[in-house]
Amino acid sequence: MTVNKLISYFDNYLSLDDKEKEELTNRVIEKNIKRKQFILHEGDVCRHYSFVVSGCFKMYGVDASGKAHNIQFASENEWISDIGSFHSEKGSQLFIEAIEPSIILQLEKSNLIYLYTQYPKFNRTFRVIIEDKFVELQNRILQKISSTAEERYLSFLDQYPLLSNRLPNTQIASYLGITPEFLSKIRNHISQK
Amino acid sequence: MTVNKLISYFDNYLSLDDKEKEELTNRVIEKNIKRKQFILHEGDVCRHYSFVVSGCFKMYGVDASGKAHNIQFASENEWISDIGSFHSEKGSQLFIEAIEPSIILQLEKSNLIYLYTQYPKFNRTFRVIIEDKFVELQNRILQKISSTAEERYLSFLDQYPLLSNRLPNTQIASYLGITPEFLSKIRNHISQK
DNA sequence: CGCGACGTTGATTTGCCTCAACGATTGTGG
DNA sequence: CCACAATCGTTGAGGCAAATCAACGTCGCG
Repeated sequence: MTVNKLISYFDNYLSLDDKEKEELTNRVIEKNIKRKQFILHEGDVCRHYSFVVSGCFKMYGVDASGKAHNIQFASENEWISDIGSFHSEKGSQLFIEAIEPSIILQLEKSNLIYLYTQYPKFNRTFRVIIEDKFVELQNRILQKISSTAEERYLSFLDQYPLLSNRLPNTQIASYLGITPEFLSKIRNHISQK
Repeated sequence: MTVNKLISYFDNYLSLDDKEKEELTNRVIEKNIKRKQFILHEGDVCRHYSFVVSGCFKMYGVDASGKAHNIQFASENEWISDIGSFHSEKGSQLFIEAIEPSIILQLEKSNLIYLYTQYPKFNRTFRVIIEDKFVELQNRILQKISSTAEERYLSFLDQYPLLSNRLPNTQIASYLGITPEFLSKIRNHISQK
């Protein structure tokens, strides 16, 4: 049962009791997602929190000139969602696309709200999860403001060694906010040491 | 009573009942902060959530070459804290400094946890508050990755018209991740239209 | 097999920074 | 409340980090 992976994920925060496990299990939907398949498309409302059981996703926006900019990746044991669209129920400006064949567990808004109101533990746990994500984003902003591209690349390798092995460099470049050509030059420069 | 400003702030989320108001009131401490005074200094652990009743603060990091980089501002009816340091209880890498003479209400960690565990409403409300902040940060990352400095400046003026009136341009430049000189050139360029 | 995504290199351009200088504004201590 | 100091905003010359554009070989996939 893939839902066990989600249940043991919660053990990192506050472990669930049997009743909570059952409620959670009944409220998520398992989906198989092919490579290059979208689970969120620009203009659509984001209606789910998606928990990645296996595989990998990217979330990105497309600018006026048609270029894609990766905002975040999500692989095993991570949630992905456009939280802004999810809450406002307005059309998203983002895409979420599978980079690899993936299995996810989706939680719909009405079910999430049910869990929030019936079981305070979910409320607390999701608060902590998003606080951690917030801190991560804040560090990224600080880095983007104050470091060079080479420093940011090295720090990405350091922080996400598993991701950097399985992602093509084009995707990493987009996440760092640089062109693939320039990343190639950075890599060349680094290897000369 | 300045705490009324905090209580009516909560009305934007979930209104507090009398018991909750009383508990909150008993657990915040009011402080007067002078211009240029720090409420968090690099190396110290961030021990409070601070709610700004009046005045304005900046939170910033200092890079290897000694330059400051503003991560966020907080004025009336906003919380400011280094959430990472607050939770990990490790020394912060950031400063929080008053830009104007200010009045704040501080909530200590033990008191916040008390409110979280005794009153689910605080849990839910702070979850929503941080979700909103998360969305804001995410948009900022996307902008920083995909827009020019001029676009980001115009968008800042649009999004925070009140802040942009009361802040010196040097502070805005630091927030946007550019030099004051270059911001001046951008402003000159904009006014020629 | 053929096509599209990927990684690399080189030449050129550009957005933004650095350093320096100056007047205007603001804050503060006496 | 004034006078001085500090911060602020602006302009210009020159430099650097990173983008753009173009070309080419490789690899994996249908």
